[in-house]
Amino acid sequence: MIQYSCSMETQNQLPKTKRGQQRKRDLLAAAEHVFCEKGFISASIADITRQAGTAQGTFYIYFESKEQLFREVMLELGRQIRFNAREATKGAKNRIDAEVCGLEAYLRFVTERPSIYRIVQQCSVVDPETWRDFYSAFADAFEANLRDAEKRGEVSPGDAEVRAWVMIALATTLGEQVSVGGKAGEIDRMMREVEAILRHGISPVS
Amino acid sequence: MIQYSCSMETQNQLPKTKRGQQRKRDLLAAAEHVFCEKGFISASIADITRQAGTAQGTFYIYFESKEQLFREVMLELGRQIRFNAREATKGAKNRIDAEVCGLEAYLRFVTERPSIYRIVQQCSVVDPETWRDFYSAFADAFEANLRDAEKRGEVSPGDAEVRAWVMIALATTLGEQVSVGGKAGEIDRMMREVEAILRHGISPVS
DNA sequence: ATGAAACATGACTCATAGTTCATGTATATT
DNA sequence: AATATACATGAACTATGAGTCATGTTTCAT
Repeated sequence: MIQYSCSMETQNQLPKTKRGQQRKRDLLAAAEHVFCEKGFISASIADITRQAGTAQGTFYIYFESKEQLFREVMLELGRQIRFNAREATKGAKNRIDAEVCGLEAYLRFVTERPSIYRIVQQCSVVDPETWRDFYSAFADAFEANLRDAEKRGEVSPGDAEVRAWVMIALATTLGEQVSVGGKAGEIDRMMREVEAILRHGISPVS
Repeated sequence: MIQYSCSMETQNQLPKTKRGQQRKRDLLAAAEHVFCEKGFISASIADITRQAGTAQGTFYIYFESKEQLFREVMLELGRQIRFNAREATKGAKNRIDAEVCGLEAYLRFVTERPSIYRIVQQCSVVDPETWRDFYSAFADAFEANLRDAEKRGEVSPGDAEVRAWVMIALATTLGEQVSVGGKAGEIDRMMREVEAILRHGISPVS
């Protein structure tokens, strides 16, 4: 189960007592579980509070609505995915290595915790605005990295923005295959082929 | 607006009078519109019948539930996307050309009719089973095409299944950008870069 | 033309689930 | 210890919308 941080990144005020903070974390963790199991649509507040072991009314002490709850869960997942990627690409020697490592790390991450993928997948439908923010956070990072790498000669000259979309495309679709498509055992195979495509596509020595 | 065919591909019995067939087509077209505008979750049967110009009860003459309606809309969209792709790739000289043409045609198609993308996007959340069917229909076709092309030497040896996922990844993510991400004007740019990546990645002469 | 089957209607029923609230308990500060 | 604030409760309220049905109207084969 995720360790929720009751973050202060958002304007959502942190509960003022230890107990309150724990309750909010409980509710976020329960929400992740229930959203994953039943999907946002058929997940009810009652399901979530039952899973969290609280009364229904308690929910509204911490969240304004089911949508806001979803938003906070997404923020937390984004944070975790970024952290995971940062760790995984720390030792990479160049951009292509970093992209390959990062993608593989993401695939392993969503394999271990399929709920991450399931919830992210629901976001574009449940809350398009949050989805745009989530998406552009990643797209911007990919693009900046690729642009820098281009300057350093680590990738061939090209359209960094489109390349960023391609990287997101791979993460999204392959993430789906490994997390909910039953292809968790084939990450190595995927990465072999993806690396081949990437290398011969964007490496400076073609 | 889509021309719905009230198809017989499914077991859903065709209405027996001309009027009935027209009504069902009206409801399917209205559903496409409303699902796109409001999303499956907040689209009500009342919204759909209002848009179609019928009474609420009429809905249940033709569909068992909102979910079944969605399924039929998806079947129709799948048919149309396949038809569009088939037409677009008719004149292609080899597989890489065909993939490039097919992808570009898809992007232009969803640009003209963003509701297609929006509804497909909702499918994995609304009806995972239909999504699997929809997805594998495309994945299988891509894979078979790539395998044949490999035999004919039109693409380098490689993992056709993973390559198929990559093609779907591109269609999905770029489709999102052009249909709901406001990047409709940049299809040429996208295709230039994607073609470059594909060519140097899977063309036999690297 | 006529009767039977198909279709159309929209007010109504009913279940679900989001949200509120009055009352009670824990926490923390003095 | 006392007081204020924060938190917890769950029954009750309410809105929404899915699905039904009794009563009509249209279609179409004979």
